[in-house]
Amino acid sequence: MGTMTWNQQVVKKNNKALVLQLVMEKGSLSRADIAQVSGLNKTTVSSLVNELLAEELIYESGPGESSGGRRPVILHFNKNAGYAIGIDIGVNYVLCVLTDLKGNIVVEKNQAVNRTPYSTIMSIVQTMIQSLMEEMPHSRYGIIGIGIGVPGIVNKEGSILLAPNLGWTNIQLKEDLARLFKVPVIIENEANAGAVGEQQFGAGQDYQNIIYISAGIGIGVGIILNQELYQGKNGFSGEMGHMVIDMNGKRCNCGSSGCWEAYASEHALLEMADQDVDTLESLIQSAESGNQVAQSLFENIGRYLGFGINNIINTFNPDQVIIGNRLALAQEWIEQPIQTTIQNHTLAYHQNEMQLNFSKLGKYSTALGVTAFVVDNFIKGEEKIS
Amino acid sequence: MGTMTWNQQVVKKNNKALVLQLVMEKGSLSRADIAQVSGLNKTTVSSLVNELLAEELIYESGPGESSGGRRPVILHFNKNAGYAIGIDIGVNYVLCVLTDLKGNIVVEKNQAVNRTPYSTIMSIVQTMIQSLMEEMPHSRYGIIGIGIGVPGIVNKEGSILLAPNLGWTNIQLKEDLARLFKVPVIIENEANAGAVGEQQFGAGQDYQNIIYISAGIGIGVGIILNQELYQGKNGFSGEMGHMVIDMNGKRCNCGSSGCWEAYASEHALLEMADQDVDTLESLIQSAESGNQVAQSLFENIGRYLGFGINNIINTFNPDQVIIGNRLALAQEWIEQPIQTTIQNHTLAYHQNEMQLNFSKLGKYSTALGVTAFVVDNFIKGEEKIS
DNA sequence: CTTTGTTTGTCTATTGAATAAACAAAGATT
DNA sequence: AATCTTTGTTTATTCAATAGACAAACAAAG
Repeated sequence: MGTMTWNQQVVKKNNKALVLQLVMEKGSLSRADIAQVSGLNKTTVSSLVNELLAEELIYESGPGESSGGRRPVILHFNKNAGYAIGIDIGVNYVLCVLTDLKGNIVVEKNQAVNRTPYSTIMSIVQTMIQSLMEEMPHSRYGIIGIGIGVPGIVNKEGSILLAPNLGWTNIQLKEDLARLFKVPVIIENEANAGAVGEQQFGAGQDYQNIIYISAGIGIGVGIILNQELYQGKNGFSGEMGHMVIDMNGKRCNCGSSGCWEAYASEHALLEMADQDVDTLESLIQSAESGNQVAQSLFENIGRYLGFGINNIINTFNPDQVIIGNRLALAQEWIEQPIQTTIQNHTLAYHQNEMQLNFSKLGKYSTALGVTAFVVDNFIKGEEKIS
Repeated sequence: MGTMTWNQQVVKKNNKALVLQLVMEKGSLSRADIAQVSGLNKTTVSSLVNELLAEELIYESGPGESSGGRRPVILHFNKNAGYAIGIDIGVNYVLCVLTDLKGNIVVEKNQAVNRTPYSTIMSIVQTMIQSLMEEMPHSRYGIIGIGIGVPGIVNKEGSILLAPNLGWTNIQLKEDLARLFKVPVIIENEANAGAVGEQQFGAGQDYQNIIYISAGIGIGVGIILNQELYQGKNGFSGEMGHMVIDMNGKRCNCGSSGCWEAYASEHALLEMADQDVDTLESLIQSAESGNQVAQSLFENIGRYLGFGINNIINTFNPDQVIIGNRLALAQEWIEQPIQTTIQNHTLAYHQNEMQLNFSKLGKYSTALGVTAFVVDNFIKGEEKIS
């Protein structure tokens, strides 16, 4: 079980995946280039490339520039070999995207919702998927899978154990959708998905160890270590919103007290604000129009975020911390206080070269993250077909 | 570089390592057993076993029990094929062990020290190594390497950047020793080493994701995820002693304030105690003889430890948390308050099946941890020789 | 325009690993 | 004594990577 055995098929599969990955990343290169950067023999590369051509995962274009000899045949990744569906289920919206294999959004649907019983959301999701499938261009592999991000605790088997803000417990969304659409379905926690999204398509593309902070109503964290999502024993990692940053602090609705998200979330922000301000957007507008109260509110939130990030840096020594979800909208107002807090509290060695960035994908982090899962699965599982 | 290519040699190396690992773990089994549990072909196993026999890493003993057919030849791991040296450099001691390849201590030396300039420690270490080598039994491979655990920040290249309690900065201990003894040398942070020690030989043998808390003068944390030590970008991970658990808390000598180790370390304990009590041991004795003040001191320390552990659980969703180093001596007095704090603060889902244990190796965690590194390196690098 | 050298990609033969099948050895069961 | 089981080896086969030869396509120098 735990013991993995190795054989030639594994070697081939991995080398093929390596070749494909190189074509995906570099965009366009020749067989000779692949042989050089991968260290594989020219013959091996040629053979693997030919298989990938037959599977239509890559294609050849006209000859490229000669560098003093025969002109190379340029290879490209066929990003339209299939399409992935990514769905972000939020507290008051469902966002649905159809992407090609490089994560480009082809079709997009966004629907506001006000109540979130499972049956309601399920039928919305179902309709959206069907309509996306109708608009999908023709392709060799069609829909390669559906990925879903939810604000809640998801175990490794894909069951949604608890999504407090949706009022869900023990939901088998994965099985329900797989039965309906007969494609692979992946369910992930919204923060984990966001982390993968930023890693693959957003701000984190050049980093190995990334901590993605999803700062919304609550705070969740997606942890990418050595390029791979870390999920913990049961898949519950990253519930850092309930990390205690003030032992004697105020009560959190999780039952504990002094939790990070009781201070540094959108919920906390609105709680601190005047009664009449009821959205993050309006507070940002206030700050932009010079309202000092709003500005200092953001400064506080930034400071609070900074404390948690200090803990993250001391714990993980990451390459990069990315701040995403709703509060990233307030980047202009919170970035400086966060940086200041880190400088005042974090060990100098740890600050070294650590990047603090904000989400590049904005509201798409989660949806694109789950499509990344789907694409990854497809690429890695593909070889079974040939 | 980042791109790893695969070939038959890699396959063989991994399968051979797998076979060896099975023999190491199960203690004694036949070729047929290996074939069955590994899924490898009988022929493949036979061939790999024969190579391992030639390398004297395993040996055959007389035939075992028949289960209705020919009696199997039983294989054993040759734990005496070589020996590893593990050294734990503390603030007031140097502990040195010589172990066989299964981590059994063969010879042990412990020396108290009162001042810690590098030159002093270096000459002590050197003498101890030499004397260990003289007492070492004869073996095929002799000394396979030296591992050293230090209370400080070690980068991935093995340079000791900062060891505040020793007064060291930028020490090249690894190179100095490698030059002297011409064997592989590994330097690790004391908490990381302790984590690996407990994982391989101690309390953590059956767990995948282990967080080892080294609670001594300060607090350091060793992080093992998916069976592998996580070191972070530069090797600085696990400095959780400086995780903030009280934003408005007391000053820490790191420059920040509210750090976990300002509340939950041995240093913090002694600070809270009466002026005349100056060792952990005497405080434990007080508590055992019924002194209520001492008992409530430990209760507080336990509570404070619990807050940090709460953060750890919510962050990592680990299989197991191990408490080691000095404060583990007070297990009897701190275990219950820790458990209570966790129960009161940590999300129910995360507590699920999570194990809280205390160090099994006691003062040997770090020393055995670094020998585990050495042995691991030896086993995995061994195939080059054949 | 010819010659030379270079780069690209394929073809052919070889190597090295895992594997399947046959087989021999050793023992249990009837 | 005959038969079945289990263990481990021998033999032949398969499959992927590789080295080396080679052909095609091109640049640069004479």
